[in-house]
Amino acid sequence: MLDPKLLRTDPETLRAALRRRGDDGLLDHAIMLDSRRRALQSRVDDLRARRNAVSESIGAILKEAKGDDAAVARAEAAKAETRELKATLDGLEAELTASAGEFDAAMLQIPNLPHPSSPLGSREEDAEVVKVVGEPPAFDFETRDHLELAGAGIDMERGARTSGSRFGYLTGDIALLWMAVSRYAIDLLRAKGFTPVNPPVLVRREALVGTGFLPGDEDAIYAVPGDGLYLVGTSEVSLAALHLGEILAEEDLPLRYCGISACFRREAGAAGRDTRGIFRTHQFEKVEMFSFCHPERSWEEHDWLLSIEEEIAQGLGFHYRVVNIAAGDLGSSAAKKYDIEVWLPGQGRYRELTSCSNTTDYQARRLDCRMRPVEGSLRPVHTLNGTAVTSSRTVIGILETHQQADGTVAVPEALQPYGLPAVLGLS
RNA sequence: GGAGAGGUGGCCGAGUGGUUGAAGGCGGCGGUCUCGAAAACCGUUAUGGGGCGCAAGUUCCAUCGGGGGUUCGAAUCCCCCCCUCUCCGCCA
Repeated sequence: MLDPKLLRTDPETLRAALRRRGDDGLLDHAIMLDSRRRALQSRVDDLRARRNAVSESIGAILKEAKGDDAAVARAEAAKAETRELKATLDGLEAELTASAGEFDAAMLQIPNLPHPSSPLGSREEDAEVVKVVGEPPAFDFETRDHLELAGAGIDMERGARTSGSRFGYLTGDIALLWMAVSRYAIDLLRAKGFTPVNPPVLVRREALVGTGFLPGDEDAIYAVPGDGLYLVGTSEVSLAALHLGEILAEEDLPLRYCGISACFRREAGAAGRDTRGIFRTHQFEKVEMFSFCHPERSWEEHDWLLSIEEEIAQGLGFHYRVVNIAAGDLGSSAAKKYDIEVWLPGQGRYRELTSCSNTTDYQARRLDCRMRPVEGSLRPVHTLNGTAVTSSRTVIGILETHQQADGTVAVPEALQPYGLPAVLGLS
């Protein structure tokens, strides 16, 4: 959520920033609702002040003049006045509640302001290539894609039989490969001070509203209506909600967590896209970085999280590039987002491997997560998130990058300490 | 699933209808004392919103898990919901 005060103090800056996203539609509406809300608030407050004053006088009258008929009569007259005030107030308060509700609803739909360095545009191709690292691996044989390489290790047919399309079984060496990858990432993050967390994956609506996924992405999210819960698409949601409604001490920041969890995505708008293998599935596992950060240090933190993602990509021997996502292609909560796109020999192109966002104070406001500074008053923290590794795309990257002529896969050295042979003889 | 107890400020904890936004303690901040520190003592210390003000500030409103209700007036009484704890039952 944006700082509501900015609607009054600096609407033109807001408008300019939102236009870079191509999404300033709700701004004027919100500004109008805000002034309506405030006008009502004033009237209601004045009436309440009057009611409170009269009401207090009743107490004083009754206390001092027990049995005095004149005093009792004055008290009764005062009661009659407050009853009248109450009738007026009831109507106005209902209007105020409705008006405030409309305002909140509008504010919840306005996305975060993009950072000036987010490129213009609204499509994936509008992203700016920040850097390219390494060279595409060269093969002197016909390359295979991850599904061919994995053989029985990735079983989409049986996955579909059990759960439908876009579900798969990871078995044998592929299951172990994921465990090795995740443990590699967790150890690396732990050494950098992240606290490992195994979070809830079924969450209340508030957690999704707080992270900016709702309202808006209901099509993308699995709901369990009977219990009023939702399955998270990323542990970002549960990790962000970890400090929902809390006040953090300045000296405790940044608080860094790595979430280890399953992720669930309905992939509603993606029918027919990336249907082969485990590139785009309804369920996968992910190790996610999340940081509650001092508001003045979030841009360094963003760069640092990206550098960790790169360290992991390099540790796994990937050829990749880093792109800066266009303003109009950011999710609603990100001010700036870097993706790492890994070169997949099986597809012959760069594909999104990880994502790293600075949501500035946008989520923190919605989550009501604030910092108590050593000096000054409370202010929202900044939150950031980034992918470490996933059981889908990181695993695909390893299989396709390190494939060999005979269809086996050379395990990157970094993973070998985690219970894997040097070569996976899969298919 | 059944029965009971409870949710109060950064934290602990008092408070069953009328200056209670809320005693007391801890913690924090400022000060006295000290070469300095500790201790002791004194003072201070909630959040959100509206109005006025360039600002410091000032004033009003709201907030005692959340939402309704009773009342002139609710932390306090009633109803619903959420959560925590204890016991019983069931079960991975």
